[in-house]
Amino acid sequence: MGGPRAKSTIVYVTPDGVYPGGVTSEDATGVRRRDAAATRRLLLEAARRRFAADGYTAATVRDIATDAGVNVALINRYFTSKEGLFEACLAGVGDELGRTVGDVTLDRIPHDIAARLAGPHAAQHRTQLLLLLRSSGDEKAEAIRVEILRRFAEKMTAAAGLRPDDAGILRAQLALAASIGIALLRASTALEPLASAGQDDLVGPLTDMFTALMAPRDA
Amino acid sequence: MGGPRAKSTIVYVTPDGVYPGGVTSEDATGVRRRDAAATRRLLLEAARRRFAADGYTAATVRDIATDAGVNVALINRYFTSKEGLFEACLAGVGDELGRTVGDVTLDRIPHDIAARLAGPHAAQHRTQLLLLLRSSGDEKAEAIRVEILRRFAEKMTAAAGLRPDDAGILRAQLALAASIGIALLRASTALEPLASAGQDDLVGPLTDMFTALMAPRDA
DNA sequence: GCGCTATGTAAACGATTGCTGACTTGCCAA
DNA sequence: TTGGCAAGTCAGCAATCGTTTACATAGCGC
Repeated sequence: MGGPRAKSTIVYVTPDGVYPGGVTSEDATGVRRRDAAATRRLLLEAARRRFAADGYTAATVRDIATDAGVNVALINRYFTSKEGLFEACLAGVGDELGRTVGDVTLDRIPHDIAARLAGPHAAQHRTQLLLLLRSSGDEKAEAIRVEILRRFAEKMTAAAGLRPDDAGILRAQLALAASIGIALLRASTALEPLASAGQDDLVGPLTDMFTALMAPRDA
Repeated sequence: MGGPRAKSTIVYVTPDGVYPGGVTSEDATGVRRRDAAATRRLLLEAARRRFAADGYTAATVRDIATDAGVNVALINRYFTSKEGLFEACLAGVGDELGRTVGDVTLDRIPHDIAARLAGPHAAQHRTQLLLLLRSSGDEKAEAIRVEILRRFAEKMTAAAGLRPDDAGILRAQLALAASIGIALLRASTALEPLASAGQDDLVGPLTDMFTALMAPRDA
């Protein structure tokens, strides 16, 4: 009690009927109905899912807006265009990846990737990975994506103790490409046993694969 | 002379002007102008390229028809719909893959894949691989694709001498997914050095990767 | 309380999409 | 030579796309 604002059930009454508040941009906590930051967030979340799942072209702004529970026109208001929204999604993923992918060591990479592919938060991580290969044809978006991938591979190169020359970076990029390919095939087809393999099933093969690919070698 | 038909320059004269014949479905040899089989072939080739490069949704029937030098309406005549054309492309790739991917052995797989990714006919092979993960949302197309992938992985399992149980097949499918991922990232981004790595650069890492992933193991 | 501005809504715009029907026209058989 | 039919052309359909515009309204400063 004592809050400055009574948080009783909010209800909108319109000529078309009565429906509960929060359909548009309400936080789960019930605070604030007209909040630009919150709507932006909702749009970004919905867009990320749609772009990752359907691809840039197949994902329509109307679908995204509906998923977010937001009016379509707000996409253009907050992100200028569909491409702007896509770029914002990519930038967001870049930030998260930069923060969450801390300093890893080679022996933890397979387990880490297996967790990203089939772990408890696989859905989010898979969305992140898939976004990285969804192309919009837009130059700016393309540049952002390449930069994210480049940095990601760079980190893996360092983590694996590979020499930071072309050969070493190539190996890290191959590992990254392989991971994304696995994520994509798991997500987009019903290919068994790959599609429903659990984390435990993946760790073994992935360990073999990544250690062979990225274990530092001399000469 | 004495040919049954004078093959002089063919010219169409229409109310809109005069333009040379063969714009539509003429073979390079100059034979036959109105040939349903040839037009089908041209459409399939163009569609395969477009679908692989741009994805199902982004590839428009008008683009495909223009690439093929053929009237748009013929797509619907010969393939019923855009989805029908896509299914026909997938089926074609399935046939080719079934024929060209003969009996391989484990030690030749890395070199073989490296050749497909960066060899002399990389463009065709890459188109084949990319088509396998382009989704149309159509159920029938989805079924065709999964079947192709399933068979492909099955062949790799046998070639590698892996046990045909879930664990073995999973490893083959992982190798397949990794290959496709590499192909996709090479094709869709300017990520260096991966994007322009040659066949020689790829054989080494791929060999490490695939032997570790697919070398038969006991216990 | 009042008015201004940020936020959200509704409706429509032109462009583009896949597709169709009515039509020409080349080509082979009789 | 000439019908008949397959092959190809053309114009336009309805639907959907991304986007814009004009309008309502909530919420905060005064």
